[in-house]
Amino acid sequence: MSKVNYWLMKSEPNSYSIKDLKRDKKAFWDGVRNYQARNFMINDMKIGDKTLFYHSNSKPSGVTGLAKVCKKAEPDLTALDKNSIYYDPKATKQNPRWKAVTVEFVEIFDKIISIQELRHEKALKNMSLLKKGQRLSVMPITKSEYEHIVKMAKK
DNA sequence: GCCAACGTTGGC
DNA sequence: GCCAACGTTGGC
Repeated sequence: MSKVNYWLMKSEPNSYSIKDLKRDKKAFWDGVRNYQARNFMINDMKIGDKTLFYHSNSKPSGVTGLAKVCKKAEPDLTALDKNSIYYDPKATKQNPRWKAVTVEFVEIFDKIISIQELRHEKALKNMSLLKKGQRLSVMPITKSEYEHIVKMAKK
């Protein structure tokens, strides 16, 4: 068993929230249309990897719970669907262009750890989430960042 | 709703 | 392969 990787995955709660994931138990992480984020999912995410669930464009934005990867990346067929908001005219059946992992609900925090609180933590000051201009919707984090945020949630 | 930052597209 | 124009993200 190789080492667990740690991630942060963003979602806008009005499109898919941690509560939706709790209800659904599992979710195919479709709709990612950024190559860097996609490549993390294809190349680096493995079953059992742990991820923070982050609400973006929210009040407040922040980490709201935990999930884990339960299925490796598979073609994201919403790219082929003309009626989907994720439709990509360059995607084909032979080359769907986009792939996504499936994540499984782990827990929902009692409180949201807001981005302001994250910014206040010295231990997190190198976190890529907090860097200026950072827009990736799927990004790697370190084990210690992950554990630090989990600890904040349990306080 | 604004807008800075960044990614993508496409003409050349 | 450059780069201007355009689109998107996401905090504020």
